[in-house]
Amino acid sequence: MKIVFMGTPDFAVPSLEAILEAGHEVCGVFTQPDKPKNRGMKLLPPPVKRAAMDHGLPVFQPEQLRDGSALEQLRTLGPELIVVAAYGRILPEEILHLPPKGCINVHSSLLPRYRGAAPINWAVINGDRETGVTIMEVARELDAGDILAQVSTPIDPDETVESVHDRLARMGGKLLVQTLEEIERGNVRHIAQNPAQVTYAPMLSRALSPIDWNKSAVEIHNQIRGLVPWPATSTDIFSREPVKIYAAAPTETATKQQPGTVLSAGKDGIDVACGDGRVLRILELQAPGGRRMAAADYLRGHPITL
RNA sequence: CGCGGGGUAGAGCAGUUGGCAGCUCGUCGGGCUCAUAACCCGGAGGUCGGAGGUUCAAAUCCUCCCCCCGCAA
Repeated sequence: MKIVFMGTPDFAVPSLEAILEAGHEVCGVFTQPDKPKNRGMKLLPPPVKRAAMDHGLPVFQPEQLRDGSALEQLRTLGPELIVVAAYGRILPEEILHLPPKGCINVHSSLLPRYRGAAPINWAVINGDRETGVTIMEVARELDAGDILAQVSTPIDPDETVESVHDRLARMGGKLLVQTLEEIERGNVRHIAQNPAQVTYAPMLSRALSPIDWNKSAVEIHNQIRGLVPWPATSTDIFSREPVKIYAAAPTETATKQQPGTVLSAGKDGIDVACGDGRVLRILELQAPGGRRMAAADYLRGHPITL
């Protein structure tokens, strides 16, 4: 099938490569413009652009989708179908109607749960035991189109959003290819999203970082593993400046100490009392200006007096 | 030139009124102990990120470069 692919971050790359591997003709790749990022504000091409160029595909990076020129480029490319995967732009209606076989999207949640920008993170933060990927039609309303295919995966209570992300990205590519086959055969089923089950996964921000030690050990652990590596979770109970927490583990230990009290600090980690009377063990953290390190390493230069 | 923090022993950090290179952990040797990740004694381990400059004297002051981290999502 002749396809235009639209995507931007790492999550979209396996989908693009799966399409290519399945033998489809990708006649153009749309991705966000290179943006000044990182230290020094160096211009950085998005991951999908790098992947597209590695495969020698024509790349388009319009600043605007609604000024007509993007539509003109798409007409020239003449795709049968547009595949969107975390492109980061809302497609105008005229583009949605351009390809004869429509526009489909790879979304990293079990829709209708977690519509929006950060579905994987929120599934982990909320302690969900399951998530998945959905292939759906692109509709006018964000992430609201009919579901074409869906597959789920368990979330291990200890794994981080990074590992779930990578797994879902791979699964998304696979499911996408299967769905493309069904579309070609014309036997794809459309299932409308149940409005009663809709939830949203808003964009992450640094405001989510500070730990409220009055929460339970498991809740805090979910926050930590759901927000790595950005914006990460932080606390100021160890020093004046907040440190970022990158890894922790809830323990079976019970305590009557005030939430936020450091109970012990040694080579196995830093034990902190939580709101439910359980203890969370901090395993990996980062002081301001420093790099991520194991708790034991941190303690050598930042001793904690109990 | 986007803003800021940092680079000192294997690890993590102190140390800038310029004046012998420090701490904790680790490591090696010895001791104590029924025993130990505990404790005691001793030792090894550094081109202080790199290059230049100022100075009698630079980790410390000046210039340039390299690398790491945070902000900016």
